[in-house]
Amino acid sequence: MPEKKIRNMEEFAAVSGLSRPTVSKYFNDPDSVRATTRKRIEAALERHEYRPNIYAVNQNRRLTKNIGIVVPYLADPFFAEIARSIEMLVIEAGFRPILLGSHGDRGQEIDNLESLRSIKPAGVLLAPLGRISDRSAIESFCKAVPTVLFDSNMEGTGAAFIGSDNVSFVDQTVDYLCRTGTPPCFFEMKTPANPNANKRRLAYIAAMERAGLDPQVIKIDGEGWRFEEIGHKGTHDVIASGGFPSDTVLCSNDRLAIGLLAACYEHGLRVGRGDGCAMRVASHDDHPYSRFTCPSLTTAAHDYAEVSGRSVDTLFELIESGGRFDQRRETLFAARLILRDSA
Amino acid sequence: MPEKKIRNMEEFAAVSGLSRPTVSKYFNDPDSVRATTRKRIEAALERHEYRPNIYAVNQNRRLTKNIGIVVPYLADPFFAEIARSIEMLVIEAGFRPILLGSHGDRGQEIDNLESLRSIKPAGVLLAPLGRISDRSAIESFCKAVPTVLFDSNMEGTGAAFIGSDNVSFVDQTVDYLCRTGTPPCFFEMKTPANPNANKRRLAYIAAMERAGLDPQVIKIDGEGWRFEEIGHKGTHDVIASGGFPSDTVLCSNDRLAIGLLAACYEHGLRVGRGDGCAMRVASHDDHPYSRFTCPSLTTAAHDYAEVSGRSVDTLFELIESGGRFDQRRETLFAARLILRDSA
DNA sequence: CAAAATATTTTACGCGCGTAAAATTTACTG
DNA sequence: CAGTAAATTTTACGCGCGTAAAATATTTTG
Repeated sequence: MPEKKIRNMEEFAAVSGLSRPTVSKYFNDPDSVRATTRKRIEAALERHEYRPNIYAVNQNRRLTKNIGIVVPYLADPFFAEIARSIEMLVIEAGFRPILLGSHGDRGQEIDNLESLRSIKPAGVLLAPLGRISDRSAIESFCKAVPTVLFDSNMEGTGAAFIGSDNVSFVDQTVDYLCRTGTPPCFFEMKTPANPNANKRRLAYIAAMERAGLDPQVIKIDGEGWRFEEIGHKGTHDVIASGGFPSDTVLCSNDRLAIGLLAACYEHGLRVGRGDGCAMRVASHDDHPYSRFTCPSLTTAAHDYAEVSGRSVDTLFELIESGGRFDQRRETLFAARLILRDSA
Repeated sequence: MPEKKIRNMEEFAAVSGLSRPTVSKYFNDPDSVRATTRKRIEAALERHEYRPNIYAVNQNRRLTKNIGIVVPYLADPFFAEIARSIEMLVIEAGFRPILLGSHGDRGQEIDNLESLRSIKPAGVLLAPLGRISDRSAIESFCKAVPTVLFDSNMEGTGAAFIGSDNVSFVDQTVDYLCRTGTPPCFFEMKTPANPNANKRRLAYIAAMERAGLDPQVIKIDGEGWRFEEIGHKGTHDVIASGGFPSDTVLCSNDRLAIGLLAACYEHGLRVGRGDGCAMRVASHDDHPYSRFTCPSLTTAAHDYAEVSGRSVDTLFELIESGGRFDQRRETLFAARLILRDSA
């Protein structure tokens, strides 16, 4: 059936025997037209491949159906996966996700927000870089666009924050490690990229003190988002200067732990909880690769599903409330301890 | 200076004392207006924050400035990095990259192309899933949109293909391994997701036969893109059923090798080239994590920069030629051997 | 310096669609 | 079945901008 090509909504309305605005209504919400009308449109749709011009649509709509998703580092499988999960929820809700990665770079983060602003999104889900973020730029963005922060909090910025409860992460790992062996020292970057790291350190200190133990924090050098490399080099440095103060090391996050484990391996330090092991290592995040480290990594897992689900729900609620909440919301989800071979 | 808000190009043209079309010309190409005119516009731009409405612009332009980038799996740091590199080149060229990941899913890949088609991109850089791709859908897309394939070839599809020379990868690893120890067996998935895997197997067999050696291919079970898990389980299975036919294993790709190394570690098999090592392992791709495996992984590296650079250049050339080349082009770049500790 | 050639700007029109208000149809009442 | 309320469709207008053709300014030529 060599039906002639449909060029615009006008022509499509003609072949379905309706007026263009009726068809327009249908595309905005198929249930907003009478059932018989809907059938006619859908019948025509099967014969006449037509899709509304996305630019013309968005030019006139008060609010686009675009949802921006910004994560600090797309090459980190952790963020890639959570972004993926959010994307799917956004699509299910009938919106169009636009995924952008900031590549650990302050300027890129601002560029991303700038770029999002120009496409007039209905809302944005933003996992900020953290410490190095241009705070005032992000704040001004959040004032202009309904924004929900996730993963990494910036106090007072955005209409809501959804994340994991760092205290819950650390309490569980510290408790487990203390119960089953030497109390851990804490391994982290000197200048962490992300506020979660600070919360984790504080939670570690608090947990240790609560147990009447002496907290020991090891801070290693390094800038940026190449955490494995930083953890690797930092571990070499620590070992070179006398070793860890405890045979049990709790890493701030899994990517540091991956570097640490590689360095331990190179030094012939056997990691694990069995006989003949020189040390135990645990961490936080349940990074996708933490199952495949040597040994596999004992860690505290985020509740991916809850964080992404609640983030999306909150954003849609925000959008429906006209872009404002009476009060900023913060939601934290507890961690789940994953026991593997490293501790 | 509380300048009144500029709402559209008309108003902006007014405050700069020009007609709107002149301003329009400027935004399409700043050099297309007289120098004095340009100065006036840029002066006004500093006082009056204004940016053309992206939807209105793209509605009327013959060709948008959008460039689609599709990779098979964004949660794989290898693709995340190459995508990043391509993104930057696209931005430098004054275009707008739209990055999409197919999540190892045939349907998602088609959705991505569908979604790209609706934004009428000037061109698309596509790294197809490979075997499981919906070939006819991709072909029909390539006919409608100027498309350059990269990483994974599909014979005859797209105007060009840019990738790495699998023969060069395998020749180098096989040669090195044979020179320095026992000739390798080849470790791969039974039904590889990606045509590169087939090329690598054939290259391995050819290289071994050329050297008068007996090729040994080990094919493990597993579907999908969770290569580490597949390599891990596959290795356990191989070990349980008597072990590898050679003490030297060449993996089809680094992600399989990561799983293999984890499994070897669990079995207490020491990997490396030193004394007391039970086996050697090498691989292909130089995955970002291959520096941090235990032991660090000897592998053949892609020339990221060349592949991404040439892909982008080729696409722009394609766009300038009106979306067609007289003849389909294929460009392959050689690998670089990276010696680490595993072999 | 006038006229022709060229570069630049303006006029005029249309792109494809959203949406308020008006007109019409359908559903519901008694 | 007439009459009214509610749901639906149509009329009419405008969004913000690209672009060909016409008008004007600038540069070059003789």
